[in-house]
Amino acid sequence: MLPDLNRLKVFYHVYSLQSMNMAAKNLHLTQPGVSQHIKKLEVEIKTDLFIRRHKKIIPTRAADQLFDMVKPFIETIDSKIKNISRPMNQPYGLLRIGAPLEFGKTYFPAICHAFREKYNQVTFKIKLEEPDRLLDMLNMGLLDFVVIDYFSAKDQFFGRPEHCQIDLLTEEIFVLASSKEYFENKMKKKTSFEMLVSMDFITDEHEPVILKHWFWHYFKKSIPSVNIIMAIESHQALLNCVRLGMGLAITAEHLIWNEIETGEIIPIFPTKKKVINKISLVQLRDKKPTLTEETFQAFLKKQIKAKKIPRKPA
Amino acid sequence: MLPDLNRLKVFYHVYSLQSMNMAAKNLHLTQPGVSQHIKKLEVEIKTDLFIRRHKKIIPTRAADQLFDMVKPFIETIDSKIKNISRPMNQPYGLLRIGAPLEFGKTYFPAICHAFREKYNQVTFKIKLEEPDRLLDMLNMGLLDFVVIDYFSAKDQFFGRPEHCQIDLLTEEIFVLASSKEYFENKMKKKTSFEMLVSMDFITDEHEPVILKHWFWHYFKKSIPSVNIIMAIESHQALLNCVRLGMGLAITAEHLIWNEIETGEIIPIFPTKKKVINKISLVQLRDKKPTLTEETFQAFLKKQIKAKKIPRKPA
DNA sequence: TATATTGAATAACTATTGATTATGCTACCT
DNA sequence: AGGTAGCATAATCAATAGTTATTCAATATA
Repeated sequence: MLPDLNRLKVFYHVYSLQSMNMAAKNLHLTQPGVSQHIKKLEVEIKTDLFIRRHKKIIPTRAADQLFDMVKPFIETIDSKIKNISRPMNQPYGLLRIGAPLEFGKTYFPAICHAFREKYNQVTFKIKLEEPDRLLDMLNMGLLDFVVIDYFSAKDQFFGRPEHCQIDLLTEEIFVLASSKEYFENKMKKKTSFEMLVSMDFITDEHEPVILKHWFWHYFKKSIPSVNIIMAIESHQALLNCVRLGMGLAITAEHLIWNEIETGEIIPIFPTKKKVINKISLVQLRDKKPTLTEETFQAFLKKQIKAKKIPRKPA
Repeated sequence: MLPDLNRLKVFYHVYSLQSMNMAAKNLHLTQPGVSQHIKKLEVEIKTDLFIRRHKKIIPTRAADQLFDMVKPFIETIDSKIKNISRPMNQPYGLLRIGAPLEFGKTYFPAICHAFREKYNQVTFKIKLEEPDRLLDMLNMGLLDFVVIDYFSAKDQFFGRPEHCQIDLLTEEIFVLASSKEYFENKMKKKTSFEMLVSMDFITDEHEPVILKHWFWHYFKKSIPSVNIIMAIESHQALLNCVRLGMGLAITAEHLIWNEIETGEIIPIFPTKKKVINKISLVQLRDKKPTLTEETFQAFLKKQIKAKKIPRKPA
């Protein structure tokens, strides 16, 4: 049975100083207190630790052994704990961050690289997943914080919002994109509900929900099913499909700014009120962020603001 | 400041089980008890260790770190302490033994070697010194037990006999040895006090005291000074000096049995009552010997008895 | 929608333990 | 002898650890 660990601390001092009196002073207690501690420890481990002699104590072999095993622990633990409770004033260590697939792929490499040029003690573990998976992992304590995107409608937020602190990082506009040819030939430039639901659609797999949301947003009607002719994991591929005129797909406006300018791709906005996708930083409300987390988050926000992500057209 | 170490034990269980309830059962306490321990630990190290959620607790990064540092200690200490308090049923480890120069040199190599053939986990550190130095080291806890020789007169025992447990191992007879030539030519075969004090003496350095004792034993007279013509550290050398007829020296009778038989060396006994040198095993009275010590001591006694050390002539 | 259940937090109480003072012991030193 | 230093012991008091009872919040279940 494990002895009272606090007595081991007392023992450590008594042994190192070879004196109960000294140990008492060191530990800010009185000599009888120390004496009793040692005695009880001896009873607990059923072994004598010191032979008591006039004005001195002689450690036994058992004491030698006990000291050898206790010493490294006692001597390191306080400094180590100081590092936990009062982390160094430099960010360091592993940051476990979750991010949406597109956003993470596009922006995190550059941002993390820039951050590490300033704080080279920080390492990253970036998890690219869907928002609800990320929120789950956040709730399990597997991630320090996550970046998620969710539509402006509040009910789309799957997590347990009451536990989460959400900071808006930036917004992007979701558009239904069509190639110029497709828009002119297949749709005859019409954007009515009836026309739209009969078209061909391309999604990047995981979220046909975004399509439904788009329709609901503009027409306040549920669509039971749409004609998804292709679901492909890569958003790059999805855009290529649109360019080829395979059909319609929802994407972020800023990803196709140039092609909208040149008129190669047509963004379809049935009404003025656009679908906004909010990209936000989410962390557990009742966990106070570490210095490293705070620093990175501030850096992230600054970068996004400075670089105007998503970029406005010139 | 070092936290209450016992709380670390509680923390260890809570973290490993990811549950306060389970930890409570494991530690034989109730759930609120564990809950309070963790809370106090968090205050002590000024860091949250768990985020409390419904029916589960989520360890923070700080908890991860704390666990990593506490785990090896907690997991090893109890097994290690078991080895201290209830040593294995096999003798093992280092035996630190003190022995008189002659006795140690002559008998310990063979005895230790034989012992190690049976118990190969035992190692030795043999200190060959004068009795009072050995007893000092015993009292300082630097030796586990010592073998010393002391004359039959009790007042020769220098140590603090009240602290020591003394077991007689064997006895040897001290003789004043002379070569046949020296005895016949220089001493004219006389062994009177007057004749003896005027002779040349050889000692093995450290103990002219033995000479004084010898005179006191046989003549009840103090000798202020004797003519020590040679003091040499090696007892072998001392005997050679005697053989060469340089003078008289005190030695153990059994070392010169053969030469006494052949008449080459004359043992001088002024009276019948011989000077007995007791070879004893001494250990601290209030230290209970370990299994290893006990085993070796028993072995030592058996060897000395079996081999009849010192050997009687055939 | 109510109800039960589970795991943790909190409060209040009690039993244990820890720390203190006072005292005694013993070897050692003048 | 008398004084002293270091530890042990006893008695007391304070602190704290552990208990029961209760509350709370999020699930699961009817």
